[in-house]
Amino acid sequence: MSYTIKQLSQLAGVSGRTLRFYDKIDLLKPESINASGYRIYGPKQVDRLQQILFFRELKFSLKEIKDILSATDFNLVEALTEQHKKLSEEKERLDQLIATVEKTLASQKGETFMTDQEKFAGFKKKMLDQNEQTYGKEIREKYGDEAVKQFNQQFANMGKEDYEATVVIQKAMFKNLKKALERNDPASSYAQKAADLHRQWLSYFWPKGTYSKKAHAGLAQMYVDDPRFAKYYEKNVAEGAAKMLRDAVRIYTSQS
Amino acid sequence: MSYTIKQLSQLAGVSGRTLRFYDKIDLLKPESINASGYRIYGPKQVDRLQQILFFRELKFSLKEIKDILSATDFNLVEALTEQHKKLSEEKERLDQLIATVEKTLASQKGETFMTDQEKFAGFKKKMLDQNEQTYGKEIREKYGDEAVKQFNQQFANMGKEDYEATVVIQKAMFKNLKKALERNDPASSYAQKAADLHRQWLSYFWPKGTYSKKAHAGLAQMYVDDPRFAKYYEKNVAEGAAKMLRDAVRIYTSQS
DNA sequence: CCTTGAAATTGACGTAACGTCAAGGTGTAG
DNA sequence: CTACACCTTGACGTTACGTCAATTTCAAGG
Repeated sequence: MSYTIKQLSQLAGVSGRTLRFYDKIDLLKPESINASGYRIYGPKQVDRLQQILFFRELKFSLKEIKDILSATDFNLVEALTEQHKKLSEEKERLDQLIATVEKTLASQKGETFMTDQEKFAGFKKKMLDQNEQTYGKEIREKYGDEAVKQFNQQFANMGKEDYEATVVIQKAMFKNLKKALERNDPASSYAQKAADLHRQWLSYFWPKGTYSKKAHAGLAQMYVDDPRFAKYYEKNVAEGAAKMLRDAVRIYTSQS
Repeated sequence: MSYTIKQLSQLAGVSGRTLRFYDKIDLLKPESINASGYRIYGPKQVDRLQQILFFRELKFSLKEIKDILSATDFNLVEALTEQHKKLSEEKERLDQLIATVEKTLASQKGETFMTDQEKFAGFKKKMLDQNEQTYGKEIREKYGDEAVKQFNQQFANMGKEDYEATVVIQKAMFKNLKKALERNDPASSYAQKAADLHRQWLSYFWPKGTYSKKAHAGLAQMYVDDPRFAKYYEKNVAEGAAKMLRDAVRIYTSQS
């Protein structure tokens, strides 16, 4: 079987320009050139092209591919190992970048948020009311009025950075919760991770030392009972998110 | 404070060429140009450059950066969100590539391995002897001679692809084991993952249905007792690897 | 046989973000 | 006055092709 440039290009899913370019840089020469100057490719070229495309996928440069395919004693394993290292480093860097973007996003959102005094004040008030209403009594019983006062000040005094941290943590929690929902398993590692992140998240709103498993489980239960919270979770994660979190937290708080 | 091109370039850690380029494309114009035609940069330019470099780090193109910095109403949050998506996709792709490289490496190593008939034969024999010696009796007792025969044939008949799979699995296991060793915790998720991978790995060598927690734990114990195995693990992971695996497997096999 | 449209050719410029000379002017310290 | 470091504006090189442009060839239909 022999192919014209277009036939081969369609066969391999590359452009004709690419094949001409590969010809020019001596990466893939046609088998022959007919009387009219047309490039004619044979099965050997098809194979070689496949290999070229494979290595190209792995982000080898065309020059490197040429070396790999030409030198008969080229150590493929070594080249692959090196490429693996490169790719891993690139991945590391990407992970870093993504983290930075996320931080910047959280920061930006936080800034917008903190700048907008009215909204922020409103949000804070809502949170405080909610907390007071739901946990005021229990905390008051357990730790006295002083703790409640401290508790209420906790969020009011939360700085921008802390707020940003809560955004990041909550986001991570949502992610895990989503995966847990897909598996529909509150005992799964995702669900348990979500429960743990939820505990961390809470630590920003609850004064130090006030965390208890009972309170944690109670709060999760409230997420299910209170339609405002349930709705918030449904919107940010998926249907049944509040229930999943509650179940996950139940398991989480019942352990060790 | 005003700076010449070199001063600014050193301050910001970029080349002079870069600053001239940014001038040319109207990304960063100097504050003024002195009588001799020198570019003079002021504090505003320093700030702007910082911002440019920040976004450049996040892999925005210079054109995009220009838009971000010029349009006053540019929605930064949106841009960041989009960038986050892009980066995540790139990461996904990279993960894929890395997996492919790893597979290719395993395959390549496997090929080298399978091609080298002598070594392969030697390895098989060693494995078979080892297995026969260590588990022959137990398996024979439990499943009879037929199982032993099957067991011995299992590895002998293992194809190239299966072999490659074992390489990949073992590598993943080593990785987790290493992390577990760093944390020195056989109950950690890394250690447990390693134990699970070890079970998977075993499935390639043990005939179907012969897996038992007891046998698994026993094998792990042998890794510690038999200096050849212990050494193998030390070489491929780190000191104490065999013991860590044994402890991890103990916990793994004692659960549920 | 002629026409026509698809497919082939080479050539040349464009892309992104600079690196790297080259040729020549400027500033300043000794 | 003379080095010598620093400044300027070109202009070409890099990577892996995309995208015209001008021209020639092939295969099918009228």
